[in-house]
Amino acid sequence: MTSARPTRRRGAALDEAILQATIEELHAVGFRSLTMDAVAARAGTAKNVIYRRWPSRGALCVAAYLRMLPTDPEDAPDTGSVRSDALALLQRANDRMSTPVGQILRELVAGIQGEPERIRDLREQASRAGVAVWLKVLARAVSRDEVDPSALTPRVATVAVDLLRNEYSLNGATSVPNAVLVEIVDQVYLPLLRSHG
Amino acid sequence: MTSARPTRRRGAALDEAILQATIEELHAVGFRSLTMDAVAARAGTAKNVIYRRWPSRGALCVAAYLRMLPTDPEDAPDTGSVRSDALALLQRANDRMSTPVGQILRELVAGIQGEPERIRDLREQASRAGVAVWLKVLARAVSRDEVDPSALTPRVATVAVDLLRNEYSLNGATSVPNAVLVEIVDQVYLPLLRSHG
DNA sequence: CCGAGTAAGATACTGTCAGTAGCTTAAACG
DNA sequence: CGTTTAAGCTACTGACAGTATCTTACTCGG
Repeated sequence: MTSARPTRRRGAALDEAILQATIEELHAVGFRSLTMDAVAARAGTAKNVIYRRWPSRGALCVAAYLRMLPTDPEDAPDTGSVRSDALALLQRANDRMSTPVGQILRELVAGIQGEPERIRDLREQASRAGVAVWLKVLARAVSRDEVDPSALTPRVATVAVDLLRNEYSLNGATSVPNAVLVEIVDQVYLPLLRSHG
Repeated sequence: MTSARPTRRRGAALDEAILQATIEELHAVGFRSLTMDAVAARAGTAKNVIYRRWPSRGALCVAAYLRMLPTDPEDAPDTGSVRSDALALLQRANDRMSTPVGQILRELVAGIQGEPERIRDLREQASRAGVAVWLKVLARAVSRDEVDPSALTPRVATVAVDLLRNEYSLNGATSVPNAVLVEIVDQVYLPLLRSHG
C-alpha cells in the first residue's frame, strides 16, 4: 500500500486515512500492542505526520475509538415489563462489552491512566447515551405503575449496568455469563425498583 | 546503599530485601513509572537476580503489593443500624481506595492486563475478605429484624462497594466525595435491603 | 503562470526500559 | 578443601515512543 500512491494526501483526507488505519490496527492487534510505526505503515505515511495531528499514541487511539462508535442513539426495548426490558438492555450491554470493540475500550481505559485529558474524551461518549436509555425504560415502567417515580434518578436507573461493568473490571477480559445478568436483575435491580414506592 | 555490604545475602533474606525495595519504589513512583533498574539499585542487587525469582515486572509488583496489605481480618462496624454500619464500611473502603496504596492497586490492575496469572493473584486477595465483612454487618441487621435473611447473599451484600468501585473505574484517580457514598447508601443500598422481606 | 510558504514524506536518531547472557566471585555444604 | 550453587556485575539486544532534519510535492496568492 505504501508504494505507488497517485497523489500526496493533505488535511482532512489524510486525517481520515490515519484514523482509518488506526481503527484497523486496533482491530488487528488491540491497543496494548498497537505501535505508531504500524499505523504509519498501514496508512502509507510517516510517524511524524501523525504526531503533527495527535500529541500521543493514547490521543490517536481514543480519537480512532470514538470514530468507530455508532452515532445514532440506541432504541430502548419495550417488551411490556421492566424485568425483560432490563434484561434485554443488560444483555445488549454485555454483548457490546464482550465484543472486540469492548475489549479495545477496556485496554484503552487501562492504558491511558495518567492522561486525564484522554479519560475525559472517552468518558463523555462512553455512556452518556446509556443513562438515557435506562431512564426511558424506567419511565415506561412508571407509566405502567410498575415502578415509583422516585426511582427515576441516574443513580438508581443504571445500577444494573454499573454492576455489570464492575464484573468486567474484576474479571479482566472474558464475557460475563447470562446467569450473572439474571442474578443482577432478580436479586438486585428488581428488588430495588420494587422498594421505591 | 550498594557500597560496603558486609555479607552477600541469599535465599529468603534476599527475597525479602527485593520485595521491600519494590514496596518502597511503588510508594515513591507508583507502578507505571517503576523500573526494574531502580528496584535493583534500591535493593543493592542486580536485575538478573530479580528475574531469577519473578518472571516479570508485573509479577514482582503484584507480589510486593500483596506483601504490603494488612493480614489481620478487618473488624465489622457495629453501630446499631445498617445504615451507619454500611456508611462506615463504605467510607473505610473509600479511604483505602484514595490512599496511595489504592492508587497503586489501580495502576497495577490497569498495567497487568494480558497477564491473567497476575490478575488471579490479585483478585483472590483483593476483596475476598471484603465480602465477609459485609455479610457480617447484614447478619447482625437480620438478627435485629432490620433486614430479611434473603438478603444474605454476596451479590446483594456487596452492592454498595461494587458501585463505589465502579465510580473509581470511571473517574480514574481522584477520591469519591462523601455525598456520593451517602447517595449510594440511601438511594440504592437501603432501599434494596428493605425490599428483601 | 510563477514563486513563496506550507505541510507531506522519508529516514535516521535519541532515550528509555524490559528482559537476557556470560563471566567472576562469595558462600554454603558435604 | 573442593564442588556446586547462586549473587553480583556489566554489557547487550530489541522494541518502541517521540523528535529532528531534509527533501519534495502541493496550494494559493498575486
